[in-house]
Amino acid sequence: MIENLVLKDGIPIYLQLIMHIKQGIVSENIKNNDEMPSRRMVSTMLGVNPNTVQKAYKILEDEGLIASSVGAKSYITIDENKIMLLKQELIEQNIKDFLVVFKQMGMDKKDVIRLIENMWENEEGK
Amino acid sequence: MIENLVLKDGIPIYLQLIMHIKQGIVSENIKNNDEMPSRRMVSTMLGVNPNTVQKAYKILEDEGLIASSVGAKSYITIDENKIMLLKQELIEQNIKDFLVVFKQMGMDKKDVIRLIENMWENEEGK
Amino acid sequence: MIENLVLKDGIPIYLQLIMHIKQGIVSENIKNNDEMPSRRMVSTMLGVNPNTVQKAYKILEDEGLIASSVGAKSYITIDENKIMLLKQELIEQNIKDFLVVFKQMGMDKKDVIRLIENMWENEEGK
Amino acid sequence: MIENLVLKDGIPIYLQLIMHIKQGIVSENIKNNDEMPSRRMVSTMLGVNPNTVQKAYKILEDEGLIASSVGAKSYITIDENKIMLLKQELIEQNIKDFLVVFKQMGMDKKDVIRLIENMWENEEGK
DNA sequence: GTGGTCTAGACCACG
DNA sequence: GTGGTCTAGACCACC
Repeated sequence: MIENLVLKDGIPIYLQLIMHIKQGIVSENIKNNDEMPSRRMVSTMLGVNPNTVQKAYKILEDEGLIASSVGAKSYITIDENKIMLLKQELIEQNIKDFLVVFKQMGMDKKDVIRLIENMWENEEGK
Repeated sequence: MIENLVLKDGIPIYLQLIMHIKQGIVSENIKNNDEMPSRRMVSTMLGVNPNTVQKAYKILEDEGLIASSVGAKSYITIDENKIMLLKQELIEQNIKDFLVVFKQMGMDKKDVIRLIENMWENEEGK
Repeated sequence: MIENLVLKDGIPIYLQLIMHIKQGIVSENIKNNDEMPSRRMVSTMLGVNPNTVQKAYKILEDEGLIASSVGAKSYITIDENKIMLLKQELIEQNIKDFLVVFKQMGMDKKDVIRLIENMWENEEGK
Repeated sequence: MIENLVLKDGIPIYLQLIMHIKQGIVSENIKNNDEMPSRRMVSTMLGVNPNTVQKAYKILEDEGLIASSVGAKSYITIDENKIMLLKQELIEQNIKDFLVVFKQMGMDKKDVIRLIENMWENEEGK
């Protein structure tokens, strides 16, 4: 789940981590009571400081999406209803952002859809 | 041109400004030798500090997209060839970024296209 | 009097102008009721904006060192007592600054005096 | 080393800091591989913003006089040869600047030397 | 704790 | 009015 994350410059790392995990949650690849990867594992996989991972986990915890107890693993503790709401919210926001960008670039609906068709396939092999 | 920009949290303002202006340039709504709005005007329109706008303009100037001289206005300085290159670059990067997000959320191509079809119309009236 | 001024970077021009004029006043090369060079002349001689010269003159005026009336020349209007005070103040401050710098560089009195002896002669020809 | 610095008005703080540190380096009170005080420490000692100190340190780093790495201390990185060159440069520039001022104030060599003799002793007790 | 960056506000020099 | 710079305060990532 974390292995797909490619960090971008300019956006705080802990925010990218939070967004990525939320996106994973709504994908239903991660289910309630699933175990979260350990902070240490994430930090070495991404090559970032453990503090930074801790910060992201802490925020997710404060939002009630994960639960952890000292010395123990973290688990996803969200119910199905909350997941649906989160999913709706994330999808809507991302699609909206997407449209804003391409409209600002002066493209119409047909152009955009054709681009998606093309590039979706091209990325398929990866 | 700047009036369409709605700032988001989490991403540095100056980066959002740079992206927005570049997107406007490739839309061909902004042409070579067009006058740029002054730093102060943009800063009051967006409710940010003039310095933040200055930083964005400075980077665009370093990239050769605009030209400034003290006491005078700033101008767009980009020819058609560079615009095409920039457009290609922006489209590719944005499509790629969004596809990563949508895939991470567990959506397939059909879902995304259907959502775009729907939301494109809904936003139309605005 | 203005012709000796060489502007340095990093210090506001109008401040350098003020200091230079004050130094000229205490040198007794400029006496009470002497005519000040016009703002325009100074601005062209130094290659700076007339506004900048105006700013310096305005401050000197506020301090009571020069007097000007619209459309007319400016004159030095300071009495001998004030000049003596100003002279004392400027000399003391400059010597102190000088000593601070060279002490911080770890030099002793003999070194400094020898340096002055040498460089004073070298500059003589200019 | 920083504790001797008394800030003056009119000259940018970061420039005063740079000059002061360079003067300390040539005095040989500061040696190669010496630890620099942290930005925060200097900023509280001088009562200025950490950012201003950061700017000075950044410039010194660009000039190759100090080396920094995030999360760790900063160190002086200058060899004896470079120190001698720097010393020569600083002395020459400072003497020249001060001589210009003293001459502009109408003082001759004897005046200046006598003043230095007097004031050097007076400051001695401090 | 460390160094580095982003945003904010005031000021400077110029047309 | 214009563009550019200096100082300030808060935040990020790292040790």
